[in-house]
Amino acid sequence: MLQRTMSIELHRVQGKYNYDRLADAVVCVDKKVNFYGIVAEYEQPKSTRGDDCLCTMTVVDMSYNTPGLRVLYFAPADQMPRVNTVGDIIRFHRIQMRSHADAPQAIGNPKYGASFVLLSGLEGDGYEPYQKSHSRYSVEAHDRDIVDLLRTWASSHPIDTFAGTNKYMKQIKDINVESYFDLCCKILYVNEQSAENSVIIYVWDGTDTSPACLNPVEQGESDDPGQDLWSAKELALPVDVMRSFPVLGTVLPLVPFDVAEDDSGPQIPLAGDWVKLRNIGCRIRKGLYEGIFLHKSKIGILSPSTQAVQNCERAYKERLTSETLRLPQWCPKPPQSMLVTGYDHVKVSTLREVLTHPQVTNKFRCMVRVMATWPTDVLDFCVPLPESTAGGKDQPEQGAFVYAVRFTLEDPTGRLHVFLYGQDAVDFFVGYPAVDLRQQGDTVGALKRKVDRLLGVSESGPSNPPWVNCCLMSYYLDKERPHDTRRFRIFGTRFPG
DNA sequence: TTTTGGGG
Repeated sequence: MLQRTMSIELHRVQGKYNYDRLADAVVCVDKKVNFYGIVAEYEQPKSTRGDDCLCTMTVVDMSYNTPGLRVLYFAPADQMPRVNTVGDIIRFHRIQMRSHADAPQAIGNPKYGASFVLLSGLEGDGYEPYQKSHSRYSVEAHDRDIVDLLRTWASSHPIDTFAGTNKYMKQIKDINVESYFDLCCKILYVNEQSAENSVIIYVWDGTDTSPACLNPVEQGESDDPGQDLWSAKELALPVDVMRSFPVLGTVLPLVPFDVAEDDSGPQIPLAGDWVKLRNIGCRIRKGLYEGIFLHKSKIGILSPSTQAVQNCERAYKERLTSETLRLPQWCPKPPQSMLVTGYDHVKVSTLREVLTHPQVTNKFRCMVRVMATWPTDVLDFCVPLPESTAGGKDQPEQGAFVYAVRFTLEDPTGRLHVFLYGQDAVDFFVGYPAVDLRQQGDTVGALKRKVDRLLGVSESGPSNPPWVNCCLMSYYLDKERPHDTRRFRIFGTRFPG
């Protein structure tokens, strides 16, 4: 009914311009046409190898709503259509119809006469464009009729029916370095402090990346694997920034995000926006996933009402409410741990919750993987007790040694250095008190077997640490500066066997 | 008038 009405309207043209329905436009290959469309997908402008920028979009109307018509618009950066929201209405004049890969497409270029106006797709929002490519434009009676028809139709056709998921779409939990993919995700943080003209954006969809291995090439490159490769700095965003993040789910950095500047400023997505990243890749650096924004990648806007966004938010809310779903998604269920704590009834916290806890001193239970130890050699796990506690210089106390070890812990939300020290370590290693390990070969062998199990060391292939639960306690070194001198240590955790 | 890029 509406289709017929629009058809009648379109052919009863009184104004200067004749507008085609999209179904009619797509058969006009190699001709220039005028049409109205609802923007179902829109990707931000990006630079090309040529002089112009390019932005792409998919437009639909009631005559042509699946899969819609792809539009490519070439123009200088300051003449790009800047679509506010999926669902807005765009009008093109003198846009060239073409065929590519057996599908119709429209190519617009103001150099060859193309123009556009953009206006809201909501009923009752008036007829004043919020952006126009030229200062002279007209909105006649029949333009208002077409806008009304499109708005009415769109109000009963949610945008999801236009821009659903596709075969390239992945969740963060399923990404791997072998393929390119699309991601529907929320921008949590935009770091503009990094290199000039480049920013790092941090994205999230509520799911957890799979455990990553260290790249053997990187291992070879590192001078000091224990200290450098497992640096906790890689994830060290300011605590107040991390505190604004959701407590579950991996936050994926996206690098490098090249910024196309123009007169209206750089086109950087804003924190809080949901976007569809198109055709991005990923890699593993220092054991952590990074998204890679390639020259073929694009960033598309998403309405928060989109089904894909709603699905992310619903799944995340469900994760929050369930003890089991809160656990890392790649951790076996029910969880098995070679470490035993005396606090298995205590709720499991993510490392992000640990890192952002408002109180400096607190206790937690975490489900983590032990990625590395420092020292790396078990032989160096015990050190002589400091003299002040070990007795006089002239009479060193027999066996006055103490464990002093640092573990690098990881879960999908973060990486954390924790200390295993003193009596907590004696309890942890069960049956192996601190000794001068250079004098105790049997103890060294037993400890090494335990540590290798903890690190998931295997004869063939890279280490794959198992998931373990452990108790952590935060404390400070300097009472005057508790936040700046906060440290973490393992307590109440045993490694029997 | 028709390069750029177009889900590589």
